[in-house]
Amino acid sequence: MLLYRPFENRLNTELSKHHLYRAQWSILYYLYNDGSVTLVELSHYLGVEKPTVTRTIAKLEDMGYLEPVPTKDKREKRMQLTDTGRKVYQEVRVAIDEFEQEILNGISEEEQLKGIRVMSEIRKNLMKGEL
Amino acid sequence: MLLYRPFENRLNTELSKHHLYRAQWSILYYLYNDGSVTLVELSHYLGVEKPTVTRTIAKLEDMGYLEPVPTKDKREKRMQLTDTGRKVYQEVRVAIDEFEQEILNGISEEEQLKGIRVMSEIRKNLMKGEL
DNA sequence: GAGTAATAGTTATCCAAAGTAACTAATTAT
DNA sequence: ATAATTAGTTACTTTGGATAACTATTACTC
Repeated sequence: MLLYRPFENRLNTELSKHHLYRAQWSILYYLYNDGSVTLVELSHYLGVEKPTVTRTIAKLEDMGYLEPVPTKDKREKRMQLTDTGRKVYQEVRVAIDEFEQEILNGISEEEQLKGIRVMSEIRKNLMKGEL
Repeated sequence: MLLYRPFENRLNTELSKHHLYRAQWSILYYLYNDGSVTLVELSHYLGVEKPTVTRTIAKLEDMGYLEPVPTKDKREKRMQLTDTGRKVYQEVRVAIDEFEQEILNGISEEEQLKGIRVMSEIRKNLMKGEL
């Protein structure tokens, strides 16, 4: 909570240099690491309603960063990164990595790992209450 | 990032039971622990611009949770919790405490402390880049 | 002490990013 | 074959952020 706003602010300024918004970035991130997703999968992953995903996806598609993958089930819209999308992701990734290094400054490797473990434990607990 | 949304969603549902929004809660929280603040102080603490604070404060004042404290400097608007505001804070606090206990389930006291330390270290690093 | 700087807050306006409700089209289950 | 479910969209609302331009007050400077 107390951590959130300053983090968000910094992330936003990093992203805005590349003309990206946070919601867009989170989708590029997921797609880069997981190949392709349907909107419903994204909405679960992001913890956000479907119309929210529809809108962000549409914008990313317009920008030429995403393209649909044909599927059997004609209801679903499965999306993947275009070459441009992948390139943009990689560029932004560099900036984000630097930024993350900066905010972890002075925290030992061991503590970082512990921190990550705690976070993912919290995440698990949060997920339990959802389904 | 990945932690944020599910946390936010849970927090929002807890708060909405008490007809509060996140931005409002963060101000009640700060005021309960720090007595009284000016809008500028709040805007620094929250990492948010002044007009944003003006709006939220105005709403909380309307709701009868906040009241102005007279000051020498006639420019500033220093605010504190009303009795109602304090009562509401305490009620909501109980719900938030339970929620926090729940998401920390299975994480040892020692790890929790380590986690908090890491967070506050990150926060310090984030603050450095601001001023 | 007059005049300029800076500071605190407000108003107006914009926009991102979430939500809900109601819908269509496609698929599954009965 | 029909009903129920699922994926996604459309239309609309709201929160909560940002900027720009402003007023009122206080602090600084010569």
